[in-house]
Amino acid sequence: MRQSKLFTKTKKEVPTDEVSKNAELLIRGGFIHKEMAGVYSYLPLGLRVLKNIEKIIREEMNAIGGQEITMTALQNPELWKKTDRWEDEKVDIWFKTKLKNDTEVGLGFTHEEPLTNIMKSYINSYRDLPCSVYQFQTKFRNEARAKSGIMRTREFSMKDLYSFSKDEVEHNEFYEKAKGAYKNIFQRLGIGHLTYLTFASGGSFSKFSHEFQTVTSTGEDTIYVDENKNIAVNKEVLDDETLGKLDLKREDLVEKRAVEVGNIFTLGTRFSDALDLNYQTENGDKKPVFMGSYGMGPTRVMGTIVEALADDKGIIWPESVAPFQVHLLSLGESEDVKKEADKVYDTLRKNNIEVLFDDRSEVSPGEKFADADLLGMPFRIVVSTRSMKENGVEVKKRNEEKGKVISLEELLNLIKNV
RNA sequence: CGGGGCAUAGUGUAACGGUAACAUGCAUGAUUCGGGUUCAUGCGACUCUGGGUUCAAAUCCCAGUGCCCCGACCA
Repeated sequence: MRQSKLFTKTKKEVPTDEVSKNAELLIRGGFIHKEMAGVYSYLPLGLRVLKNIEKIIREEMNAIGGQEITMTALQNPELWKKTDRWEDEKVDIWFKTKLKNDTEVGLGFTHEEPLTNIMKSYINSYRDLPCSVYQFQTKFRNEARAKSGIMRTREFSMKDLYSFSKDEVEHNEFYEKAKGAYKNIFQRLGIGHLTYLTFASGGSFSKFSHEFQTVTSTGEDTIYVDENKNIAVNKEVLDDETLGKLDLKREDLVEKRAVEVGNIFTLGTRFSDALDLNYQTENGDKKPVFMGSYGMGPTRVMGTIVEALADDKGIIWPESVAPFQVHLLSLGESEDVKKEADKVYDTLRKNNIEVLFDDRSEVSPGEKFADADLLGMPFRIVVSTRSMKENGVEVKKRNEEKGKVISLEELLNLIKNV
């Protein structure tokens, strides 16, 4: 992609109506556009990041047998009345609207009800179990207070997977697999070292759930981390009984601020009972399906990565999610340099390396460097009279201070081997 | 949902109750080319909305709306 053609532009000034680091950097870099409080559009660079995050999540969900579908945002109240989650007194974050004929519909904030209902058409026998189904979908939550840029919004993308098992034993097997998949995901997203499996409240479903909490100073949650055991406990369930059960000692715990980037729940038969999702056992008995739910928001993950990894110059994208692997800068107006930069651009693309090419003329080197730091691609490559004198291109990683000049072949090897 | 703050060119900020300014951005022309280079000229605002006070309101008062922050909530 030639930066001269990219319709978004970077901004020097920080938006006054955003304080959070993720919103500031993502807006200044032109990754997102704010429509209103808690509602953001994703522009070309931002969408690329989001797609990369989704891809990783999708691969890991598929790896544990998840089957992808897409459900509707519009929700039929009848289903939600059966589980007692329609009334505003029970769920205060509904967005509700009406059809022309005055029938009420809701905008989904989660999808246990519709999916459980769908599965009634397909799960009849123990032979149909276990199975798991997921989607990426826009969720709507009428939050009393949206905050922290894209971390807590009213409209956001979420991957939600639901598991269906014969009983708790079978469920627990899948639950452990899902836990492993989540760990893989955060590892691949470049925030694994900051993300802790965290014991948290199970809400109305069960005693505990597991959250994945990424440590950042701006996090909403307070967690207590046992750094040796690599697990944490959410403040909301921190008491002696819990610690005893988890075999943790208070003096081993360190308090940290963190962002909840994933949450996995044992639902049990709460939804299958209410909506009549049953199956027949080998000997013909009828039993409710045992369920679990597994959420993760790509948009929130994106914000978390920015919050956790950025420095004072801008964003630092991990290679796995960066909109482009390489930011190629052409410095100066010399025709030789321009020609050489074009050649490097073509070579990189021929080798299937995604590259943002800052081919803008009449933009000073300083401005290009500043933009490269702000936009945060993993590799910055400079073509200039200086680099040409040394018969190569200058390469610098975003998190390194100094670059070095290497040949084009060396560069290709370097990038391909990451 | 409780509390606090803010609202002025695209963006960031100024302006005693008296013709709305500066920076940035954008346009044009020079200049420069390894860390947001320098200069000239120009474009760009019913000062959030509605009321009120006043000869006169961006400025004072009231109401509304929007945005940010703290807290509560967070299936």
